[in-house]
Amino acid sequence: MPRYNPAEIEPRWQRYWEENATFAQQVTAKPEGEKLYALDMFPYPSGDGLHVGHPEGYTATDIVCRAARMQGKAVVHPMGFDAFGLPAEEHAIKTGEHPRVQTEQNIDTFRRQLKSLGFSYDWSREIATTDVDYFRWTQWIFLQIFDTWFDHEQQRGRPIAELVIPDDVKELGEDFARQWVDEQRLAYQSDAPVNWCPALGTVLANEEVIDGKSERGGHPVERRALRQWMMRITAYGDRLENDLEDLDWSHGVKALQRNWIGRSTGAEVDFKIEGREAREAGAFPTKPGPDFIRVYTTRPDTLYGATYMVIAPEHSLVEELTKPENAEAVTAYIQQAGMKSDLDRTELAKEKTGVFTGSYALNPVNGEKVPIWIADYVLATYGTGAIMAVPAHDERDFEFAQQFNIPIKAVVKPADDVPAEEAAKILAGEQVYVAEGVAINSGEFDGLETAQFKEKITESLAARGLAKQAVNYKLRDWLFSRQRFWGEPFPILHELDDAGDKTGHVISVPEDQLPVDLPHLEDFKPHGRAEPPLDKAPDEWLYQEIDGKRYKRETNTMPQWAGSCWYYLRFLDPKNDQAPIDPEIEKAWMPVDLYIGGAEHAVLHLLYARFWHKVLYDRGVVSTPEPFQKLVNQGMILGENNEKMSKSRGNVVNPDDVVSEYGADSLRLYEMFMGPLTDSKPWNMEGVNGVFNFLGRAWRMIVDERAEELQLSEQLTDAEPTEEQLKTLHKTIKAVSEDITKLSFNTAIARMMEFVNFFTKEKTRPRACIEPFVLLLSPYAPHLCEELWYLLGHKETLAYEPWPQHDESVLVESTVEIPVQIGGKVRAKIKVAADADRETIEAAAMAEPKVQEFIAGKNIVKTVVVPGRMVNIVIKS
RNA sequence: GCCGGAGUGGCGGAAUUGGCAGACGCGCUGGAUUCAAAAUCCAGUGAGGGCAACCUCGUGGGGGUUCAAGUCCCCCCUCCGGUACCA
Repeated sequence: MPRYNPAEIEPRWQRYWEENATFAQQVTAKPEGEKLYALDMFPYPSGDGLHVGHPEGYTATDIVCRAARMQGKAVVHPMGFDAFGLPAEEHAIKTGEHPRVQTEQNIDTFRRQLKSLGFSYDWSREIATTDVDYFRWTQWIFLQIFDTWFDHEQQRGRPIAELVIPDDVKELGEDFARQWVDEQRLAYQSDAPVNWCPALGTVLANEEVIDGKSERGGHPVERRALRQWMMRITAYGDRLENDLEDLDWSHGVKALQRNWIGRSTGAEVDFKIEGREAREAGAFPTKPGPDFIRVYTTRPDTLYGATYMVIAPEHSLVEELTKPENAEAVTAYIQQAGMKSDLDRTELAKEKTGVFTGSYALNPVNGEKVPIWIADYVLATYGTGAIMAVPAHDERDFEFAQQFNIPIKAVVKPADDVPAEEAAKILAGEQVYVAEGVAINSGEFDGLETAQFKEKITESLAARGLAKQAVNYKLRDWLFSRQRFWGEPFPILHELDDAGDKTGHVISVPEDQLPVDLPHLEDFKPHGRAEPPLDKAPDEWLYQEIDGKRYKRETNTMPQWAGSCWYYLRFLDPKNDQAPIDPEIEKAWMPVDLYIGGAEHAVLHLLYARFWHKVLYDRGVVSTPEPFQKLVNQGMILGENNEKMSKSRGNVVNPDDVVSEYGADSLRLYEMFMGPLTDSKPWNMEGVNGVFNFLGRAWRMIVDERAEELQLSEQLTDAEPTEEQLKTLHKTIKAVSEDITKLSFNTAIARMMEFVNFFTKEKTRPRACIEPFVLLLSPYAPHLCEELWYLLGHKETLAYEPWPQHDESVLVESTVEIPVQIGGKVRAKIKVAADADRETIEAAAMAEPKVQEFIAGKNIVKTVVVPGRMVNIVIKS
């Protein structure tokens, strides 16, 4: 009984594809035919194995790729592994086994699972970010970034060699100049706080800290400043934002990125501290100097309403501005603020807190004295770390002013559509008004619109050297180092003095000495010092002597993001040992034409990868300004109960189980049939059974299931198709082909089900209809279709058979049935020639007895006829 | 709070971008086949009313535009995702 048996068919075809290297793609500088680079976000190979969420996006790209090959395109469709990560390191700490061991086991599992689903990956391109041959080039790219500074005038990154050191810097000596240069690099060092856990003797990642305690063991965690590597992604803020425009990405993801970059325009304004030296008119200085506090504001038009100032607790002027009589309160406040985590400072802070310094500043527009406060609602890391507070027109300032009884002065007249009662409250300083409007109480500027006022006031202050236009970003520089073992080592050496201490000079490891591999460690247990684990490395690894100078290797490692920032390039040329990618190949194959993955990477991964890409673009390594032309985020697959799948909920579906029960084709087909790719949707095992039945029906449409031996159904003939059969075929070809370009796989499958429903009922099934159908279905259910194709007498894989073309002329209907509405309700249907004109259709409608019945005794107001569509008779009773 | 996405039968979802709401699948009901079951095949299946032909209502709620609204406009509600004192 030759039933549809995926367990037998699928492994056989998987072997065939592997043995014949069916999907290996020659990637050369001159692709044959149009190129298609379709990329999946490569997975982190966790110990849990593949999740049913993975194959959703993977099947989508696979369908696109399989169809594209049949359409004659040159297709690159690779897969690899983002394999550095915390779990493997934790396992290593526990067991003493090298994290590489477990990582490779996990990769083996993932690879096996992926292969069992029949994806048409070119496995000869497989890479893992943990491969030494791979991270050699991750290190190389780091060195490019390290060797780049950002020229703000030209808005691009340039080699350090082209950086001109200003004379005033040069005068300060070689050491200082060198330090200055280092400060300009896109990869630079800085002190940044980390989560140090003394009990565990290690630094923890943010996600390992819960409520100020370590996730493991619940030990206290302190924030401690540590020397770190940073990447100057903020320099590329404008380009990262502007270049989104031309990308074929969803509106939502673009908005997410814009929001994350958070560009705002406004002004920097200097407020003189009371009793200090005034400034002579001139250019706005780069630094405010000791006599001024610099603030950033997006609303310089509200300057007349600034009734106090706030500096962040970490602001450099805190000590200086604090009067002796306020010192005690200030010290207490700062200590308290320092103990709060970032979270406490935001989420919990319903009530505003702050403390007066005792000092005043002078409002530059009117010379009024404004008190200077310290409050933690002002962030040290944004803008200048200080603000002018305008309580009448800013919600936070309003809350604070109410709390501390600070005057609230309205300087923007509420718009006309604000109710009079509210407007009165606003003018009286009893309610906050943040919208734009017309200036009041602003001296000579009264009556100006917000936008105009902003410009005027900035100009006016700029003329006195007290302000300039300024741009700010929410985006922060990227904290690029991790205190971990299982990551890429930095190709950086620190110069040591005679005493063995770091001099502060760093040099890059010469290119020909890459890669810097990870050292051998006896075990992976924390060493208890607040230094990275690599500090445990043997001296041979740790120390180097070059030209008589001793150096110590950088012992931080790179974050997991690093490897995924450029893997899409390496896939095109994975074995190249001269360069990360051959420039000719890069030119021919980039950008990625279709990139599919989870929405969880909509911000960070995509922003980081775009940033690296832009640096590589500036440095001439790549030829396109953007890496991913089209991006699609698949929706989440939920459990049967409509909740997120998770171990704790016990609703996780394992793809292996689905494959063994129904086969890979059914899993693929089901995931595509569930609903639109981008939607979240719940899993339903009955649904898998449904598509499995469909595949069985397709099988029986072609194969005689009742015969003893495997043979084609007797209903399958070489007869000429009937007109109706041809129509069904071409309708299906058209719909399925169009749906693939729209990534609307669920509807394509529905059309193919209709095809099978139709032909199952046909007594004869012409080969001329059935064979194209097998090709149409093959991207979705490749194993079944290869088998059917073979049974139909073809000896070669169908992977490169020409894609069926539909014939529009077959689809033209001679007559159409259209509805006749009376008063907007369908009352009858008429058959008319497809190309009938209005008059003919109207006459036909009027002649219909049903219509007559309905319009009897009524006035016809008008008749709307849409040829080929419908008739609507509007009546009045 | 803000930003993004979504609300259509018992369920997952279709609907040519303003033109017959509910394609396709699941589930359910009935029938054929069978000693029986599984599998398979056929038919029905938005709700309410009617013996029927048919009628009325119906796309989260309320208003509006239109000959015609799931689709466009205004207001509101709910759910999901992201984000959170960014001056």
